[in-house]
Amino acid sequence: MPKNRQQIPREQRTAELLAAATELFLRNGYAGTTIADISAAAGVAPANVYWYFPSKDDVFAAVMERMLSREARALEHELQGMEPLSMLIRGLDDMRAFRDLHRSMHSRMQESVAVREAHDRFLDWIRTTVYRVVDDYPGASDREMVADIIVTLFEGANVSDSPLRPATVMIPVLMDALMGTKSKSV
Amino acid sequence: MPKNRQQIPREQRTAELLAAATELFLRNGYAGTTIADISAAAGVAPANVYWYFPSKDDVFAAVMERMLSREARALEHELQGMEPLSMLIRGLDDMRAFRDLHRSMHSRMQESVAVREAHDRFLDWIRTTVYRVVDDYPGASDREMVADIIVTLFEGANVSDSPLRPATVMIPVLMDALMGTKSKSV
DNA sequence: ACCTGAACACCGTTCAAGT
DNA sequence: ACCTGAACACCGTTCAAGT
Repeated sequence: MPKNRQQIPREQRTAELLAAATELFLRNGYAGTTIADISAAAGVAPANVYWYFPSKDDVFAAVMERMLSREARALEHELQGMEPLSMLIRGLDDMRAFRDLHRSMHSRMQESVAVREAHDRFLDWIRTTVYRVVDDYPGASDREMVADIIVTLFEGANVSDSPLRPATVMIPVLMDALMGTKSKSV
Repeated sequence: MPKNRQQIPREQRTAELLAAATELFLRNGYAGTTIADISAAAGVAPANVYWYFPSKDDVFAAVMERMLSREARALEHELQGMEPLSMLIRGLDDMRAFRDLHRSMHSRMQESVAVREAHDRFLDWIRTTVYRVVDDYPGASDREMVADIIVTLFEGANVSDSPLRPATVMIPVLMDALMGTKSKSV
């Protein structure tokens, strides 16, 4: 007969599951991580995961949201008072660490609203940061257009792993070209 | 006892399978299409698909390659003598019809070389077409950089379905900004 | 060489039954 | 409320056996 009734508060168990899931997703990718893997790493039976999350996609979405908020918080603390462009570049650069999971979000967000919401949260963060950058330039023109372009470029750079320049290289070039200031060194 | 030995040449059966797979992938997506679906649509048993293709990913890759070459051929015929930018825009616009499958390529190309090759073929087509566009501008500067940016932007625009402008809107803006000619109407 | 039915492997998810 | 083992559902893939 199984050991049951482990007196662990709900939030702690959730946190354990998320921590285990984060590590596994990062190491083995979305498809390479099973619910059984996650539950085993957290010391529970597979079925028990469904007591805390409705589905694998929801675990995944929660993991991604957690990652983003941590990254955003870290950046705010670390780069206080730095110019917006540096912060943007730094954020995008850090996010390259989970490009693989970024790709998986795209394939899952069709079917899971949770994943879609997590993904949108990523784009919102980037868009907001881009706005700050744009407002920093003197001749700021079409804010929305520039933001769309940068966000889209980031998506493309992260998703494709053909021999293309990383977004962090292309974005400063683009900024200068679009905003018509600074170096103009295309 | 099953009907066997259907005297159909290998190429015809392959073509039937590909035609069936194309339609199903377009309608139901990669994950929504099973080998059983494809084989049924072609009138054979599921296992028989593996006589012609090593795996589902290889069927998928073949479908995508077929689509691209048809599209490219159609464009060459249809837009003969047109300016390169129109052709690029038109090609990218047509490709939006299978954005969903484009996304699936990204998630599968990690594990399947065939899918990766098919995907690279797409990017090659775009890159080549972008080169033509760049060479069309008088003050052509960094050809490679511009191509990278456009290709990446296309990837991003196709892959994300958040409320972003389509690549076909952003690209002309970018071209003008990067090449420093024409309207400059950012 | 081409085709089949049956079985295997894997995994997300459900559920009745425990504490 | 929380946890479990067992079973279900689905699907890509394999394989021995047909023609």
